[in-house]
Amino acid sequence: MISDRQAKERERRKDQILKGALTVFKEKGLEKATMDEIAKQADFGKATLYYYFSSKEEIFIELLDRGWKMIWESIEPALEDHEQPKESFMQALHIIGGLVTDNKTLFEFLFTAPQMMPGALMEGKPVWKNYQNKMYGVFQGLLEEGMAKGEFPEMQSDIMMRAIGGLFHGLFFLGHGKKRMSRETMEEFITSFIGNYGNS
Amino acid sequence: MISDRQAKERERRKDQILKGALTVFKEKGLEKATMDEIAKQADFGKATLYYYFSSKEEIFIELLDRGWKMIWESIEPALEDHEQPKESFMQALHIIGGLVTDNKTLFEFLFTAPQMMPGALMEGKPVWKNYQNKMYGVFQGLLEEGMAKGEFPEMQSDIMMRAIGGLFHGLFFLGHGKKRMSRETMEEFITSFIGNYGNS
DNA sequence: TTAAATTTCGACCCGATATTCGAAACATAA
DNA sequence: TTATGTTTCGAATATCGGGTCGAAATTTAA
Repeated sequence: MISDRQAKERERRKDQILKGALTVFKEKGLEKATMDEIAKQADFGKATLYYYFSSKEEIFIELLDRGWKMIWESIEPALEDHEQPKESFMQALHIIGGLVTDNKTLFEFLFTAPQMMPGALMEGKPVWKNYQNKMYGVFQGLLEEGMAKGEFPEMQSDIMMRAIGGLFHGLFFLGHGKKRMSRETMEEFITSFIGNYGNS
Repeated sequence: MISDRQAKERERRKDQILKGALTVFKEKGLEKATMDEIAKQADFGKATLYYYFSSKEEIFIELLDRGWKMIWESIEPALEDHEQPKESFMQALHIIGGLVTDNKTLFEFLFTAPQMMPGALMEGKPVWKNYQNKMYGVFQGLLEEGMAKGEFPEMQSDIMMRAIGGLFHGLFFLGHGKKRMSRETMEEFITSFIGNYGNS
């Protein structure tokens, strides 16, 4: 029998473990991260981690699931209005940019985690992948609708998606990270890029 | 006593091992790649790998060192002429784009390897990092000289570097890799981006 | 207070895999 | 041919680290 109070406490401990795991994963990657180190970081014994999670991979996956769910839920409202695709597009990017600057460690993890993942972890259509696909799908859809409405210049939407994804990633994560990227600067870059492509 | 003929033969075998290692590293990542598998791929016994290299990490590092050295030496000639920064810049990008399309596996490895590297491997200022830094430095220098000469619009060169790096990476490596990125398309994107930024 | 349920933990187990060893195969040169 | 150096390899070793266990600590509820 688990009381309401206990359930909340459990959640808090899971969070604590997840937070410790994030630190270690980000620093060492999935393979080099040891359960002992995660346990130390989270201030629990190793066996306790196994009381809350069934494996190292599960911790990793849960981190991704929660992260992408959070991203999706943050931008979803901005995506509902299909009347002004360009506006929705920019607004969503703006929101993500905000999340990223507030939460650099988490997002660096979310965006680079796929590279540390062996194929096995992708079995069973993981939750986070659904959110990611939904997000990319909507962005590309907005790009296409925007073109149809003349809000964007004509372009190959899939290639443009790659370009924008890379651009976004570069702005926020490349370089020595000394300087912070302001929302304004980001918006300026993307707008300029999208707005002017094809006009030259 | 090592004859000239023998030295060359040795090099050839190292290449053979490196080539096998690249295949495995690219598929499995640094940690999941096993020496047994690399040995099988390179068609040598496992112990032989240790005759030519002292550890798995050394193989990994050597791959990076040679790769970045190759990139640097390919673009260096194009970078010598400081009279036309924009021209040099575009030419260098063009060269790298060519290398990438001809050698996708290697470059995907070179550009994503940092993500699979535990911090320990970065000790001792590795050779490849020097080449990488030199390259980024020169690119940024060209951007700045180009601005001074009025060949580029005014911009923050470091941020622009990040943007172009990300854009480049996105164009070539993001997405499901179904479609190939042609040199023409890449050049069109970058030119358009650089050419139009700031004009809006 | 006390018994049951929940939570915590260090020590252990065990498979995977990097690295070493020593002997065999091969090449070279006298 | 034979002695010396070079290259190859499979078997043996050593280490590391994920996951388990059972006992102890703590909390809950009567």
